[in-house]
Amino acid sequence: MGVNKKESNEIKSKMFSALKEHDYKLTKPRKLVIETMLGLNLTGTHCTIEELYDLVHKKDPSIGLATVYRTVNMLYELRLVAKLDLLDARDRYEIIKNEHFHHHLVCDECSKIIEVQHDLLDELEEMITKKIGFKIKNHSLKVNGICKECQKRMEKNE
Amino acid sequence: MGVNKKESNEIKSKMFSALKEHDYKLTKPRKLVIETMLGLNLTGTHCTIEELYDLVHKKDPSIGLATVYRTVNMLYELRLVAKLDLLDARDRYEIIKNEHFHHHLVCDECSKIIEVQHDLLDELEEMITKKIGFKIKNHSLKVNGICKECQKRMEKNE
DNA sequence: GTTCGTGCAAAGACTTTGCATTACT
DNA sequence: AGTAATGCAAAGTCTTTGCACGAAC
Repeated sequence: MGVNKKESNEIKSKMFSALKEHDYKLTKPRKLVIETMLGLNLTGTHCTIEELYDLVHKKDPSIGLATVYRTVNMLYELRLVAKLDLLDARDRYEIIKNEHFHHHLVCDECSKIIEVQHDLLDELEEMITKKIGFKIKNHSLKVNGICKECQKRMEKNE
Repeated sequence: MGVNKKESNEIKSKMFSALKEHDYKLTKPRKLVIETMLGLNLTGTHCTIEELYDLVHKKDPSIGLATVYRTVNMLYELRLVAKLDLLDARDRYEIIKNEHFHHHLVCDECSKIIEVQHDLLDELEEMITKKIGFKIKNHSLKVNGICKECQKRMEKNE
C-alpha cells in the first residue's frame, strides 16, 4: 500500500506548508527527515527512529540523532505522522496519507506488515458514538497472526 | 467491565495451574502479583509495571521491582496477560479473561479507558482470512477520542 | 538437596535535554 | 539581526541482567 511519486510530492508540499503554518522553520534536517520518511512510505515501510536516523545520517552525516527524534516528535504532535505499536518493542512511525484509517496485519513469524483498507469499522464507530456518547478522533486496529507465505513455509518444513 | 469475585477466583486458579504446567514455581511474589492484577481487573483498571509494583510492594515490602517485571513478562509470554498501548508512553497490562476480544476507548482528555465488547470485527476477520489468507491469532482495537463527561465539562467551560 | 527464583545494584536500551554554535527568515 | 534549530554529550527514564542468597518442590 505504498504511494506513487506524484502523490508523494503532494504530501511533501502539504507537510512543508503545515510546518510553515505552525511557524516551524523549514530546515535542511527537517526536509531530509520528511523526504526520507516519504521514500519509505513508497515501499510501505514503517520505520523506527533509529532506522530513519541511519538513512538520514547516510545522506547527510552532519545530522544527529537528537534532531531526528525532535523532528519526528514534532511531526507527531502536528498529526502528520502516526505512531504505531506493531512489532513488539519499539515505536514505529508512518506518514499519515489521508483520513481513511487503515489497519495493520502483523505477521508474528516474519514481521511483515500488511495494510488493509476497509470501512467496516464505520458501523462500530456509529455504535460507539450513539450508545456510549464517545466522540471518536482516531482509531487503530492491529491484527496479529501468520501471513500466507509463512503458513506455506511452515507447512513444508513439517 | 470488571470481573466479579467468583470469576476472579476461577481465573486465579487457571493462572496458577498454567504456571505449574509450564514448570514455573508458584512463589509468594508471583502469587501476589497475580492477585493484585486480578484485584485491579475487578475495577477494570489497566496498570503499568510501576503501579503494580507500588501495590505489591506495599503488601510485601520485601518484593523488588525486578521481580514484578520478570513476573509480568512471564505472564505475557504465557499469554495470560495482554499488553496494551493505550495512553501515550508506557505499556499497560491486563489479565486475559476470555477469548472474546474487547476494544478500548481511550479519552484523550481524562485518560479514562472504556471497554467495549462487540463482535462486529468478525466480518472483517472473515474478509482478512479469505481474501488475504492471513491467519489471525489476535487483534486489538484502540479508539481515541473524548468521553461523554469530558465533552460536557468542555461545553460548560466555554 | 537441587534447582529455580529473588533482591539488589549495576548495566543496558531508548529518549530527552542543556548549552554553545549554526542556520533560517 | 534576531530567533529558532542543531549537534553533541550528558542526564533521564524504563527495563533487563549478573550474582550471591533464599525458597519451592
